[in-house]
Amino acid sequence: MKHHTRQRQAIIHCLEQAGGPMSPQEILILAREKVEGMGIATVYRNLKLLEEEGKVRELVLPGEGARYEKSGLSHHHHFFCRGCYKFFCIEGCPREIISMVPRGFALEEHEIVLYGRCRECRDYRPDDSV
Amino acid sequence: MKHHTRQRQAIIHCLEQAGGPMSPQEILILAREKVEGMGIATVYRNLKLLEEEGKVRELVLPGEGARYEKSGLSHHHHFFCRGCYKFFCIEGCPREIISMVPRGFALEEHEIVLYGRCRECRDYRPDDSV
DNA sequence: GAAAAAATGATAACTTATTATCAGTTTAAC
DNA sequence: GTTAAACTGATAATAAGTTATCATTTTTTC
Repeated sequence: MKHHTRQRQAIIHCLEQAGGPMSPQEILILAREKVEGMGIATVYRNLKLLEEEGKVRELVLPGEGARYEKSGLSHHHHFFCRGCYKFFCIEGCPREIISMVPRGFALEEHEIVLYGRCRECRDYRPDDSV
Repeated sequence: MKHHTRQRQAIIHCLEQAGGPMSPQEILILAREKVEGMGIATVYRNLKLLEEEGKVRELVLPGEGARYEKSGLSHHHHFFCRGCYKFFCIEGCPREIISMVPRGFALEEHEIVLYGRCRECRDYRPDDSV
């Protein structure tokens, strides 16, 4: 990576504005507001480059494929909204997690994902939903 | 589902013996010890049938594709071993989770996954590992 | 502005997990 | 044992996400 491009800047901007980790598709849609006609391959290419540079972190969360967030954020977890299919970063981390580790097991990391509905989606449900 | 088959019994047996949710591949390998030559399609077919009957539950956990565990287990979480790539059920659940929900969000479910190394894999690392 | 390097968009190719197809086999009821 | 329905194994097909290819465009350096 040597050149600055409008596309790359738009992707970085998306991730900086984001309230949570984003999928490549989400990034594409948002970044297209700045760079009309941007292609999905460009998103993947740049996410990979940014990840190699340590500017972006790939998260593996349940279902929904990989998500990306800018690196350097303090320890946090995520809330997944089943209405809009977005992830939100949330604060806090229960200390009790340590006591859940089975005897003899070595804990390296942990992931907590809450599922439910965000503020906007809480009261709205489309007619065809169960 | 009307007939009892050796294949189906083997799959159920696997899930009952399991210490954690299993992938279709893991089930296949284990079930083949009882039914030589069993095919992967049979595993998928039966998991789906058992799920429809409510005997088995599909879990969506980070990475690694879907896992299955028998239903009716009490609330619990999982530990993923990076040595043997297996999931283990673990006890306990931090109450603090509720305090992590952003104001106005509705919590429906949650998932906690611990990552690290199980007792067997803790001290063993293959030469080629990082 | 010209030239070289880097990046892009479109799309084909690839991956991995899962599902469908189908001829042959097994099960359950008689 | 016969028969019909259910099931199986092998494998082709599918689906979704990601990566590779390549002609063209953009960026940087001079």
